Amino acid sequence: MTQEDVAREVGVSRTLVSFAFRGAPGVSNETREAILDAAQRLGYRQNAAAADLARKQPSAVGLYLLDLRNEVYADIFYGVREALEEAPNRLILSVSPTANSLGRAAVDSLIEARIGIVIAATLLDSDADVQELAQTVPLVSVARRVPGVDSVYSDDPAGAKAAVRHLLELGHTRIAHLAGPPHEGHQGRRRAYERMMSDAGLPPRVVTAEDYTQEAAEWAILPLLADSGRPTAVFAHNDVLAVGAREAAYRLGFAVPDDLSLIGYDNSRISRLHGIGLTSVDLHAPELGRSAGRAALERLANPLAPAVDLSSSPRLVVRGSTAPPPAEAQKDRP
Amino acid sequence: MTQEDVAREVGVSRTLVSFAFRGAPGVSNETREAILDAAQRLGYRQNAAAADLARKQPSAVGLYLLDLRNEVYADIFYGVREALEEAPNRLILSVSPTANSLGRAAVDSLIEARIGIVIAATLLDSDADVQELAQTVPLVSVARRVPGVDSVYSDDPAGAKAAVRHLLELGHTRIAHLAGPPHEGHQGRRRAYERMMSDAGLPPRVVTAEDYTQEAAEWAILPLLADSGRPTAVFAHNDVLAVGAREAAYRLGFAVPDDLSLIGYDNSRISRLHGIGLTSVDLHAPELGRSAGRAALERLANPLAPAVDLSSSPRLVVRGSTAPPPAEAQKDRP
DNA sequence: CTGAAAGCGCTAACAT
DNA sequence: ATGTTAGCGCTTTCAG
Repeated sequence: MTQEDVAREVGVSRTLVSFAFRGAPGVSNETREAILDAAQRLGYRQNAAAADLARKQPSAVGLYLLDLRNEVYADIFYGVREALEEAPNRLILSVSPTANSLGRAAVDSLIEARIGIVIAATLLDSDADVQELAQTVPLVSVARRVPGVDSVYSDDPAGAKAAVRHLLELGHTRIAHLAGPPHEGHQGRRRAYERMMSDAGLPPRVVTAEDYTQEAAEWAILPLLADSGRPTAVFAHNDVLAVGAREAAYRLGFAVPDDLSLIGYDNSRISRLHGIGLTSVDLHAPELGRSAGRAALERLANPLAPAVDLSSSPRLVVRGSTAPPPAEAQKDRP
Repeated sequence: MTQEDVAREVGVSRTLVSFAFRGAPGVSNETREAILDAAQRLGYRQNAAAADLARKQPSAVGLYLLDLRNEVYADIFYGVREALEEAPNRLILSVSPTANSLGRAAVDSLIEARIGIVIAATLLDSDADVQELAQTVPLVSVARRVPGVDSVYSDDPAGAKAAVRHLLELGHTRIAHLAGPPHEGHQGRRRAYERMMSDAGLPPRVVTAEDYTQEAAEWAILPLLADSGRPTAVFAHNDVLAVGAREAAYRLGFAVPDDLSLIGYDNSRISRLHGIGLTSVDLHAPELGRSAGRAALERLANPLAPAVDLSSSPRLVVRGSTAPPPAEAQKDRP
């Protein structure tokens, strides 16, 4: 079923059919309707691949997501799609093989699908690699700032500081940080934590999850919590890891927040559930997605504009997972 | 950057480059390596759209997902991808606009992307519409049986029966069902519930969420729970809805399972969390995804084979959200 | 083993 | 307003 068939059915040339479909001028309303009608009747669907090929200017937007099991990426996805709603650009998804993969391969597959631009959330590759990637194809980095590359992100150090400050104000001194894998560009939360701790004259304690899964978080934090000098509070890199820490705590018989205060990051839906009530830093993922979508559209329209650098402010949302440290821990205080 | 460029670089014809890339026979190892090498050097990437166009036989598989905020679809996605891992077929994703949309539009967009087959999880359209859709493009229905169409699904009536039976055995008599929107092909759980209730001589009580979101579930069930003759147990269509019911219960000051027993469906990760511990029916979503992926590959290889009808057995996973009805409710028992 | 040539379905000048 | 024509990048006969 091609435009040819439709043209024959209506008795016009193939060009007219093409014009009619793109709403291009130069077709009488009468013919246009006849064409659309016939297409409908024949069940004709455009071949987007062929159209892109002929157009020479790929207009599709590729969206790379690190992990479908972390709801923050769903938020970003829906945000991006909202931004593209009015635009004619198709949205093509690519999901990372694991929650700890570099984005190169996935972005490559997007390139093979001939997208005009890729929105990436989030790239674990080094700054240099991302910059090189951005040389190959227009790229918008979401939730991470990469110098010289369009970036739409939240101020991670500010969010982390607010989280740690909250813990300090509650009276905690033994505060640990549950970090993700140490990839460049994703150290802002950890660094801000370390800075805050050292400013407070407190020893930092960082534990690293092997990837961004709940299971990895459980494994990583279990020994720390089992230790006698265990922390009274944990600030996790994100909600998925925080939930992992929470599971580990309960497995060891500790309660949150009675024995352990917990802060996550992303303010995802899970953090809002009764009985979980995770204090979390909201980076406004849907808005991040919308901004990224808009940025992509602008970049497509104006390839030579200077790189966008769009930072937003996160917000600490206090819920029931944080409380003053337990009494027996208080005696250790200076 | 095209095959032409690579050919020129190596000093061979374009055809050779094409052959080399597809691993087709007829290229000496020497030339092949030289070609792959040059391609690498030049940063050449295949144009999948053009290749598909020329090949005339689209090999990509399109995967339609109803809702990215329901983790069961992530499970299905990863399952499908696992099944396609070895295959050369690309996987293209399409996500429903809302958690209550018919799949037609999304599948249409997949068709425009010229996929060879679509795997749909889950279609809310009527059986007739799905059958018509399957006429247009090869289709594998996941988690729903559609007569005459390749279907990979779990035995919903069996799962629902096990859930209701569990509740009955605990001594509940006022058991409500929280259903999703009443779309054809998604009534198996509700019907089995009704059957079980009537077999037990108990009045069924069905409440319907407007879509498959947690929020809709909360809205739907709130009046029921606020009622004086409220149920002592709720069997929800899936975990997302069950979590909505749980939120509604706590908002009204009821505890699960002390005041209200709750059963979900899907056994998604959220149901396994400490403090949620939702009794749930496991339909083995990852395996469903893998089976669907394999079925799609087989259909592609053998377009004329009779429709696949692959049913699997769900399993009730009992956790802490179900318990005997509260004492004050016992007095109402016959 | 290599190359020439046709054509996939569509767009976009360029005619008429 | 409508038709002609030349590609887009690739695969695939068919001849060397």
